[in-house]
Amino acid sequence: MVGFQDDPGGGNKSTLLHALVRKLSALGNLSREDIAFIEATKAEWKPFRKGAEIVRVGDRYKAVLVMCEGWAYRCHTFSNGRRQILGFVLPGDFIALHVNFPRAADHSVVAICKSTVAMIPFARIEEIHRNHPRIAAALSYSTAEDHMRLGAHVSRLGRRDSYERMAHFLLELWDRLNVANGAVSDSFDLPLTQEEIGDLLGMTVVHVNRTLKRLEASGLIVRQRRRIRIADLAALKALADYDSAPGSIVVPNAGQGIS
Amino acid sequence: MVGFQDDPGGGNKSTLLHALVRKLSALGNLSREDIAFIEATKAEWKPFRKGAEIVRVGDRYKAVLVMCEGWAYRCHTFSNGRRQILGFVLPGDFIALHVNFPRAADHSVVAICKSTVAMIPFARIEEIHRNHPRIAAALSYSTAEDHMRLGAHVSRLGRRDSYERMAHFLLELWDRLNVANGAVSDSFDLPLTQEEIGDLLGMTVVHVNRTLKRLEASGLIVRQRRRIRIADLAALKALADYDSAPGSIVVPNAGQGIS
DNA sequence: CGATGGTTTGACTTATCTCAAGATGGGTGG
DNA sequence: CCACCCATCTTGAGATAAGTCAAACCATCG
Repeated sequence: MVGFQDDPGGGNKSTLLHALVRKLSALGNLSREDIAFIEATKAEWKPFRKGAEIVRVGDRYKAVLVMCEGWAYRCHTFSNGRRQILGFVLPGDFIALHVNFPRAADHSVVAICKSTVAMIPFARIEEIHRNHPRIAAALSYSTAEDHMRLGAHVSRLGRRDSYERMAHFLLELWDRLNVANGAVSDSFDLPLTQEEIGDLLGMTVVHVNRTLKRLEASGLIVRQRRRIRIADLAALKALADYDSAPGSIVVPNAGQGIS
Repeated sequence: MVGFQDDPGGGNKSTLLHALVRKLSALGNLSREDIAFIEATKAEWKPFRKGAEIVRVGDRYKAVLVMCEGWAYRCHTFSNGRRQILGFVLPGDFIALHVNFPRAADHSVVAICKSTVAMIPFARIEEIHRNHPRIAAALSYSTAEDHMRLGAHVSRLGRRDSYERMAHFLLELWDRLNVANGAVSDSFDLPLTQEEIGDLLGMTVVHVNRTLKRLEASGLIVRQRRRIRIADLAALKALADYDSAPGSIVVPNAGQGIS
């Protein structure tokens, strides 16, 4: 389980980029050298408390950010106070990956629990693009995956009812966590409040609750505090019309398939 | 008006990339040379009939695609037959922009009217990245904009009711068309059926119709056949909580501001 | 001028929200 | 170590936005 708990997470520097390495390895065939190069990255490691804004709307990015430990959510806030969560950032995910053009954040990124973020200088990424084509390709994959995930989210919100949405969301999260952990389990911890889930799926806390209970009553999932167990994978997938292939990316010899 | 009509659009090769040049110029300061380089691009120009699939789910991209004339929509189709439109592709937009990794489409792209698409060899884009840094930066901007637009769409679907959604969508389209046309007008043609708008905004044709009429009855817009006139910009923006800055991208000396 | 696809309208059903009140549970200070 | 407190979760009842079904209308085009 890649740490999302509120534990100290004071892992020594050398392990902080493991989640990133695991993810990139799943996206492309990295050589031993490539991996060493990533691990040798010099970065500023910044800790964030639960609820802290890692990125604020309008902030000008000054580095490439990688989530090392912890979870965060990306979020739009409306002038009427409502908010829409665009997605969650898990260990190994880029919070911001871009080079060669100035950019300011159009959404904030907020830590869900105690987290550690690596701030990697742009120059390092540029070096990857110049001299490490396999890593560069994996970065492109990663960006493309983020884009596709956002597209999947649009479909979730636009054309699925709350029941299907919830099922779809749980499946996506489960898939991502399996990749992050490098192993497949039938259950996972969900360190999110029902309000956060509601802000992601565009529904009320009340309705999130009822929907979750309905899924449980139907025997599709089992909940034990904030842990979810997938009780009937096939039924869940059928319900959500879920396609475990995040779709689309043709990975020649990637890590073990997801489910 | 950059042609979206069903007119022949048989523009000679040299003008087909104008929309792209205009858009990229708006995103970054291109030199005379840069522009000449883009215009000298050798591409295969492919015509599509209304309703034709420009990209089919699962297709392997073999080139970078640019919409030259016409409109298209990106779309997910569900196994139950429903569909979700992810967004529209306007003249000058990339249909697919990626290099250095194999990729298959996770959504289809369908021509809304007679269209012309440029298929640009990957090598040309790689050359841009090697030798034309300003163009490369503009391409990155463009990709980032697409991503932000998708995020805005998520917010539209998740936390706005149908009335706000429609207002927000019309404003976004209006902004984009103003950029594409290089001029600001208070009205624009909307070559979309209400069903397509519904599939974009996650609502029924019936409800699209009622919503549109409500906007009109309130004096926010005026409709004359498929032409929309923004009758009360301030009210529309307030209603939609619309931020005309697609946000976020810091463009040093870009073309004239949008609105 | 009749087909055809798109738009408009009405009447009824349903999913989801709102408001409001309890229940739970884990964390903190005494 | 206990008791209290706050955030979170649960549940109920009534209100409303949006969906469904069905029919009429309208415009465009062969």
